[in-house]
Amino acid sequence: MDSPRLDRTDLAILAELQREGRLSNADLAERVKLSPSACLRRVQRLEQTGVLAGYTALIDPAKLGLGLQAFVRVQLARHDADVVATFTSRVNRWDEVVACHALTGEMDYLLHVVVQDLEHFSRFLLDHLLNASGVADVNSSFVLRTVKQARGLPLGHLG
Amino acid sequence: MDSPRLDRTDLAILAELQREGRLSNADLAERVKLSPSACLRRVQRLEQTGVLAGYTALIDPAKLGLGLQAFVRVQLARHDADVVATFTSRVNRWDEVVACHALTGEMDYLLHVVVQDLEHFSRFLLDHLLNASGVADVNSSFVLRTVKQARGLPLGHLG
DNA sequence: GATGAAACACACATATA
DNA sequence: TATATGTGTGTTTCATC
Repeated sequence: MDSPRLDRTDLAILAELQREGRLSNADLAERVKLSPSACLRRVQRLEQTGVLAGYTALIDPAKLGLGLQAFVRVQLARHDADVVATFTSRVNRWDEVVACHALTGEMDYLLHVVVQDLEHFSRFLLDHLLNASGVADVNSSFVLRTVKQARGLPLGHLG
Repeated sequence: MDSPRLDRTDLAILAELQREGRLSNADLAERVKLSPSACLRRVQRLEQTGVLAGYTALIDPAKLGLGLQAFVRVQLARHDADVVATFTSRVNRWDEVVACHALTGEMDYLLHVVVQDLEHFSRFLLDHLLNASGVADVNSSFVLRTVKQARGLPLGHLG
């Protein structure tokens, strides 16, 4: 699981799989100019070393009725280990929270929340977040428009 | 491309493909208790209607040397159509910005930025963001720890 | 269910460093 | 020497009709 050096071919493989996660090994090999077996070996190595952490389907939230997204800034009252542990474990249990980061600056945590509508968000806020112990302050901003949603990471600056 | 009704089986298909994007149709069919052909028909319909927008590989940023993430709040000086259009088109060109949302509240835009290190971030800030016309204020918070990163959307509350 | 195409697991010779 | 590649073979599994 230690860090392997990645050459341009590895980066090309990652870029292609990031763009099209269900590419067949044969097509992938052709695009990165490798034989299928050599290509498969590299992909398996990337998977084993954890560089390739998995694959996922991209789903349109609006088409599912998940029409409201919000970013919620959370401050904790204290930062004892147990307060933090309790909060983060709850965050991990709340399905509506698709991402949560601890940040520098005045906001302690930034939560990315995906819900159906304002009523659903209100329930999440009142029943879960504001009800959680140790939460000192909460500040919500709703997503008006998603200007950009890249498919994965910027690989252009590497190699 | 109009909105199709989704039953529990469709949601189960989406959940499985979100969890494991390269599931074979045979395995997927077994997990959602369908015949392979019926399952394939549903998946193709979900793809055609845009509910399934694509597939992607999940890559570990740290293992690639992308060790620093930041959330950058941006305020524009004005909100003329052309100022906004210029800004959003630039955001879409900057590879380091993996996501950008227009938000309610005091911050106009929230940018999720992924870079190699502080020096790379500094270059992004000075050369690109602060250099962009119409940007009135910028406020950066760095990611100390990613507490949660869900694989996709919360599907449990639907159906 | 049938069939044509992949994936996958080997072996081995070659090339590159 | 050690590592990665290309080719080739065969078997298994899959997508698709």
